[in-house]
Amino acid sequence: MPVQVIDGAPETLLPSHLQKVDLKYLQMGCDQANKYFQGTVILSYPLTKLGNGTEFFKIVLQENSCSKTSTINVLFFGRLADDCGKVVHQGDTMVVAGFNVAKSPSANEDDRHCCHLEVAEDAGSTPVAPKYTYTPLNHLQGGTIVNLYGAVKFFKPPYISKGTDYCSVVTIVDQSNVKLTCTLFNGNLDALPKIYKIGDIVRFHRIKIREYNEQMQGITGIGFASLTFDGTVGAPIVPRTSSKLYSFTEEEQKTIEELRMWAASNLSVCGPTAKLSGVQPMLFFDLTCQLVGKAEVDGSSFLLKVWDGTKCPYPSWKVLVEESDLEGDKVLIHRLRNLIVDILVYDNHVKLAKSLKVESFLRIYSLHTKQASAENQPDVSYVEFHLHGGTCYGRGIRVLPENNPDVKELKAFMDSVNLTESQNVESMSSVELDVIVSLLNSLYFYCFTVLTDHQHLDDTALNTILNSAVPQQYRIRAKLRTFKPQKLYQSVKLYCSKCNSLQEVPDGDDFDLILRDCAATAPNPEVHNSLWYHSAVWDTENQGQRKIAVHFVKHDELLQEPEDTLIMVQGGTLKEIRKLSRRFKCIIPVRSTKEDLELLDLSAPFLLQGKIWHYGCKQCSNQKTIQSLSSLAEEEPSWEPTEIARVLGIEPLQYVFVMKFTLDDGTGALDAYLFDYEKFFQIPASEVLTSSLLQEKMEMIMKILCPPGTKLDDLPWLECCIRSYNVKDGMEQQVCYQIFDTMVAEDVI
DNA sequence: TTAGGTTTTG
Repeated sequence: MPVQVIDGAPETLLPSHLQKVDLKYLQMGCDQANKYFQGTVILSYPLTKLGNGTEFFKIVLQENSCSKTSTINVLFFGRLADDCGKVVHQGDTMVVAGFNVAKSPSANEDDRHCCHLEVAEDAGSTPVAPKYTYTPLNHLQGGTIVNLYGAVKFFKPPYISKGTDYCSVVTIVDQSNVKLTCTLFNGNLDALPKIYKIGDIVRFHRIKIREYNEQMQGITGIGFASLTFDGTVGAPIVPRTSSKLYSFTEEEQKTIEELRMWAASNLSVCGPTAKLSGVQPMLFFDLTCQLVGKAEVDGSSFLLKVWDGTKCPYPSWKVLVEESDLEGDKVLIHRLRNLIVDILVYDNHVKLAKSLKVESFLRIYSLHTKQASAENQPDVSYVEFHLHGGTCYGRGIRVLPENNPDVKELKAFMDSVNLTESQNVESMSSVELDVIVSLLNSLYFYCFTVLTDHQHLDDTALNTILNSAVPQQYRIRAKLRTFKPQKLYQSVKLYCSKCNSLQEVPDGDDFDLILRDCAATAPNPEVHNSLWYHSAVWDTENQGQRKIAVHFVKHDELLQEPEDTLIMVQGGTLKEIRKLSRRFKCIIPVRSTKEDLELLDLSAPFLLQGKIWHYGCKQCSNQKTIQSLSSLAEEEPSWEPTEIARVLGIEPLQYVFVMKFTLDDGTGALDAYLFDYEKFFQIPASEVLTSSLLQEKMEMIMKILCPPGTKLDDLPWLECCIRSYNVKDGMEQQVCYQIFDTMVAEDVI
């Protein structure tokens, strides 16, 4: 006869001739045919096979008395072992009859009864275990041990308690609309319910009910076991459990379906989940993500680098750590740098965070996004991600298994992410940048800029400079608290050294308009071909009457190779001129009058050399005829822009960086202007607007000199030469400062 | 034993 699982007290099913035996009277040699033993399963071992292939199952039963030898080993053999192994659980009450009593070989070691019970089916044994009945939550009574079903209304993912165990707090509710908060402890994380979401359905076996603060409370006791199910209506009913052996009936499937339906309309399941792309500052939300890097920051905080395939719409902070402290695939971290966010976890979460495996999928509950801006750059704000200490509101971290539906969806999405789309702007990863800054910063005497002259000067404190007579030159050591403009391309201006005027760099659209205007007038054939240039005219297809004339400047009456040739172009579009500038050394856009070719208005560049457009000062230029160029053509022409400008009577404008640096050395702070053609950044101002590579390089340098989100104390030191000078502003005299003879240190570049 | 739901202030 197989194991019987019955409702209510198992002994009521027993034949009346059977007598209960006490462990203290149990001994070998006595007839056990009319005896039965009843106890609670306090331990069950995994089902195994003996050497001869017989199934074997061992449990420990505890008698409900307090004598010293109140526990006994019970061994099951054959099919009975198999049956018992499937239904018997720790904490169950069990009745065994038809057993043999034999000497326990392990009595000396396990301190249990000196005999053990052997039960095999052929001996007519009929062990019985109680069938599970489930108590509705409105029928709970203190001091009982019950089995429950419920939908999860609230939960704290397992966290390391202050004692020896993991703890998880779970509030469940059922159709009676009564809720029960359960405090579950276990030294084994896997033994706690695997709840991932509000709305999951749980089944608890053998949970203790007691009263606390005038409310019922559930708490783990001996033999507690749980199953967790996805709460989605219609989802497959697959229990999440660490136990390989558990009972599960069709009737229970029905219970789950009913609870799912009930919860769907009675429980607000829509938790605050969000993708990184939907992050809002000042928000608590649950993030499902993959861990790509982790690092210890200090004793009370730990860094997790995660991504979810989407891009956070705000700049997010980067937490500074030593490269050697960062665990994770550096290449991957670099590749994902624009999608990764840094999360700092604090206090009680640190220990769990440390144990997380890189590459694992996580759900981080009640993650806090906080908007902040740096002390030194108040106009630049960024988002910080914090998992604060404590477990309020279910704050915590849970590892999701690979087969979790949300993880599957996340993986599929991550696989489809096109990384090139998100890798704009920065050419260097923030990790690399952070490493450079932290390494160099750790050297107290390291300066991120160096002097190109005046090394003999001693450092002067900024407060001394502020109180000194003007003009003077100084050597200083200070930190770059902030700078303007923050958009670096805005720092490039055009400067006339003759009238000292500064102007914005015209953009391509202005030039395009001028070119279109010129193209409206057809080239005059009378001015084509001369002693010093050869002309060619092309018709444009499908563009009405537009003609393009190109005048190739000759040397010694001969044409030169295109890469050495200056051409004058009339009627071309911006696109065509750009194309020609890739092939020919120099281009001068022209138009034709009745008598001659002439330069365009000085709002347009007078000369294009590769990607560099040269402009002239409208105020200081005194334009000469285009014929003046012939004098240059006679010589061996090198087509230097300054020479071309000179013969054409143009005062050339120079590209410069103009920036305002707020410097602070602790004694005082002052604004100093940086006025630089190329020397300071080692980047020509004339090329930066047309080179994304140079823009990225400049951006990186500024990030190193003035890392966003860094406190003044942690900013790197700069060494500079500055000069003070007076500026007249109407009647007022103003003192200004300018950086000179200084450049960014080579290590930084 | 631990925690016993109800957001840190980094």
